[in-house]
Amino acid sequence: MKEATLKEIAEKLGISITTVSKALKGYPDVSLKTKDAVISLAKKLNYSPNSFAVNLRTKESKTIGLIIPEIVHHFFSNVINGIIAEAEKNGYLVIILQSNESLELEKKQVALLINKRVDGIIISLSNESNDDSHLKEIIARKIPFVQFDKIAKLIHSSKVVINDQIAARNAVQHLIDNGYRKIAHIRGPLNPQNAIDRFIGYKKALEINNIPFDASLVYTCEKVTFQEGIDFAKQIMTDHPDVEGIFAITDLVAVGVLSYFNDIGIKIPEQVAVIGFSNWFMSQVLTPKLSTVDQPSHEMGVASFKLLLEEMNCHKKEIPFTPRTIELETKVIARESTFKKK
Amino acid sequence: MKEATLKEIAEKLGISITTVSKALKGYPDVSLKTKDAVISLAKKLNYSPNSFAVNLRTKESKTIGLIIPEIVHHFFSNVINGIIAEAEKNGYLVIILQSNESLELEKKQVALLINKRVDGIIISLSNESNDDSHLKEIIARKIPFVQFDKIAKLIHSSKVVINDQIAARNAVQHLIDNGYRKIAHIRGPLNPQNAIDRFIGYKKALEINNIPFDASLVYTCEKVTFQEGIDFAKQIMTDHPDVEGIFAITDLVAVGVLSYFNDIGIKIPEQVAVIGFSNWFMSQVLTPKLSTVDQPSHEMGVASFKLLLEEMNCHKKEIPFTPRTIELETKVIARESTFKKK
DNA sequence: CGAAATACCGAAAACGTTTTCGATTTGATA
DNA sequence: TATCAAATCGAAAACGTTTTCGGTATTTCG
Repeated sequence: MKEATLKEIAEKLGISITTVSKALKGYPDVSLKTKDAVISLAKKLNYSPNSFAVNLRTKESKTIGLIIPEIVHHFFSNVINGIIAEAEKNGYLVIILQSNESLELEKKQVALLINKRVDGIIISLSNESNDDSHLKEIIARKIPFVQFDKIAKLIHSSKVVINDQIAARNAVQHLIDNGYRKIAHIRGPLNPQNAIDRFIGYKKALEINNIPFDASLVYTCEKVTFQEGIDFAKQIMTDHPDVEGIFAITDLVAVGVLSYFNDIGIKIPEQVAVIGFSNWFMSQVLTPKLSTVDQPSHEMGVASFKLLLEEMNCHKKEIPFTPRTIELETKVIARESTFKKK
Repeated sequence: MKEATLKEIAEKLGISITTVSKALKGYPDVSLKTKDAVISLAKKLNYSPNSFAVNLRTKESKTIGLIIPEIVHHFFSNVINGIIAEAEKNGYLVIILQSNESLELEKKQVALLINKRVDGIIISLSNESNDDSHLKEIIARKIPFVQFDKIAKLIHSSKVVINDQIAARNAVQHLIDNGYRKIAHIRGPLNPQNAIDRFIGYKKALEINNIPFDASLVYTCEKVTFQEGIDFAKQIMTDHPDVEGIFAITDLVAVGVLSYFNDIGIKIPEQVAVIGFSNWFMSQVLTPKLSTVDQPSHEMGVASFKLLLEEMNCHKKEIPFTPRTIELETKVIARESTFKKK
């Protein structure tokens, strides 16, 4: 009761391994008679090609690697969803690794994937990542490679992103349009490009509306957690009791803010309006319902894999591929936490 | 600029492939001098063994497959987290597939993983799964195999579960202890073992407290969604305006209930108390904060991989392995949505 | 010094597939 | 009938590694 091989089938049928292989793969130079015999015996023996041998021979494994900072995250789990769905549709499997926002781990994992000889790599960088060497290694090895969301701008690879500057600007503009002018920003860490861009978007919105920028209204998350939302909300109310609105780098932090305000009885949005980012599922069931910026996470996953697939196909046929960047649309979702000021 | 191989190193050093291989793998029968030469050249050439060839030769890929019904799910993404963390720690990578609660997909994916010759498989069944043939196939092929959470009781494999009956009984007992006696249950679909067990637990709790069971108080989800929570909440209030408590199969559904009650102004828990299941992150930030049953999701992942690893090690050494079942502890998390009745 | 033990090395098979290229057979055509 | 094309098949190399087994060369010891 062991695995059937081409050799076994060949011997039982008294023909060569070559012919069996060709019959199963639909080569034209095998007679209908032997072809039928091979196919039926293969089915009977429950034959399936040994993928280890196929990998070795064809030098591809139909497997890609995916590195993300954090799986338990509404945004990322949605992206994963999009990637593995699209991958499976195209006959690829996905190995998932989690960097836990650690650059060191991220580097190890890139090395791991290179060693495993995956056909391609998709990555969203950790917050710590301010070093490109591991990404350059991927490029140097000519491994098809796509970055999404948290990217290294200077690495010449395909990318799938949103326009964080404009998205953030729109979020802040929404607050301003609804009558809130003294707006604090709880920003992300200093490294990630998207935290930087959202911060720039925040400043631009102020500028456009002739609101002077006040650096003391900007608070910087280290870990981007729920707890930081709570802590900064408290801090903000101490530093700026007259604050009118808060724009948080992501919904998780905004929820922390909401949670704190609810607990101590600060009315949202009457006293302070709050807007988040990413449109986590949770945001629509809170009290008050949280305004946010919708980020097409599933589509980002799908687009990322499609780009990677293009590059993998070129790579296989040895035709050159020029990396592309896809920018997906976002939109402000207005809910209760930013209702128009009376 | 292609990949270095043993052959290349051997030729450059004027020795045999065998010796190079042995030097790199620390065999005792190679002199220190040649060993050093090999190792330093290997490092210089950035050599790493071709895993395709290693897989073929050793018949293992250090890769396992994981099939779950739904990634975008607080419980499952936490389990994934536990599994890939533990796997990586032990030198294994994880291919993740999502069955989307479809039996058909689940079967295809099992076949896929078998074909890929993964070293082991971990699975949580889809709600549709009432057919065992694909699982029997795994067993028949002697592939190390662990089921968790949503399991097929009759399949003889290792399992990681909670005691759903007792956990559900405790949840309902908590409601009763706090003064709620007319309790509705929004249960899961008919197939999954854990939905069945939680329903049994619900009935047992009533029985213990001499509360007659009323089948009209039981509502059955098809898809176990937020929307179903909303719909059933509405239905329950129509059918049983005097209901005092609701026990929902999972937090997502409970949140739907909460959301509906909040919207139409039904006070929780004053008019109706609500308890969920699984302790999603979201449940602690709602208004009111949702009582629930904590399920150690991360630990389930870790335990699942550990069991699988044990079996994989036995499998490799061809020593027999007896499947085990690990039952993890749960506990009721009392929050605002079930405060003691006055 | 001779024999036995030890240290070091390499040939070769094996894993199972894919694919090239040539060989043989068959049938058709002139 | 001789020739040529088409149809059908198989030998063999190749992918890169691991491991067994035997062969030298060197050392050790009586």
